Amino acid sequence: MRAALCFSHFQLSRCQIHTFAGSWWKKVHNFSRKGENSSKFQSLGPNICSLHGGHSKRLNNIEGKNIISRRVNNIGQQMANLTQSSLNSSRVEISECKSVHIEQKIVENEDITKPITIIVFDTETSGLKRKDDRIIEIALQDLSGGENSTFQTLVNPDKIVTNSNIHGISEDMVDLPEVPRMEALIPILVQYVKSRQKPGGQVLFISHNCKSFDFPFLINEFRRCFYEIPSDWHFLDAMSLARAVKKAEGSELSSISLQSLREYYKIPLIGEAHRAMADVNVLAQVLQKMTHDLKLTVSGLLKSYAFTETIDNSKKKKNSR
DNA sequence: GGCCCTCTTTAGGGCCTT
Repeated sequence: MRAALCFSHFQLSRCQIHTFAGSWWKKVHNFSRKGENSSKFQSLGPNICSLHGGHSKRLNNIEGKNIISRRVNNIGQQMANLTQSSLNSSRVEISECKSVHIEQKIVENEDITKPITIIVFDTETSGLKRKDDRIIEIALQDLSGGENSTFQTLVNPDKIVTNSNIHGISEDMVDLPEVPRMEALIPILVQYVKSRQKPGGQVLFISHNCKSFDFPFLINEFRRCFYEIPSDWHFLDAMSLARAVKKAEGSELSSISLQSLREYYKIPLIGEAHRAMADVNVLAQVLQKMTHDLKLTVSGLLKSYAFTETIDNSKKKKNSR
């Protein structure tokens, strides 16, 4: 009902917001918390990739607290309070947007005592080339659960979809008036995420192969549409955890693909594979298993699986070889 | 494209994402 109200407000019935019952993050990481609302996060810095300025640097030994997400009971009211002006305010004109180089910056001087909202996400695209291809579907799941904890929508890429055989998303499905284009979707997406954030808090996005795939695609879409990624959005690649699980002694994990992880942990597939929300559901459960196997607290997760350098720097390093 | 591994490091191949 509230979701309907939200979309009525935004005239976006084409997007879907659902309730995700329960929070596995709470259950799995209870051992890292002293109290229901006062999880200790020892370090956020070294492991989180952000987009705001400054050089790539590590932050060490900084303590912070995370208040695990509580159900946002008043989301309907929050969304209803969003005004067009607030939507417009999230739009940042970029006078010079000639470069599409991806610059990942490690969080610097970030106040990590701020509460964190952890969102698993996945994108389906029209192909693998980040410069030429576009996002055609995106799905998000806030691991804190509660009402409106998931968001998913198809996206009209305004270009040919050549890989329908992979995800089953055809041009007929996205080339429809009710399917938003990215430039229309971005402010909605930003506001949805904002509705999941705790006051003054930050957001950690996790996806499989985030660093090399979902993140660059997302950045390119934002830049193409003359938006900036909010400075309090941070990213983490779940594939790093998969490598650690595979490398662990006695592990029988055959590969670090999401499918192998799903089979390894005997997680049933709900929906079609290679559809964004289905993959998000799988990754959310895989994350639970991997962090358990690796005995990772949230702070440990963040400490050990950081982005430590920019993609641009990596490119320079590679080219210099 | 980024990451990891190795038959490596003055490099190259395979995996993963769609």
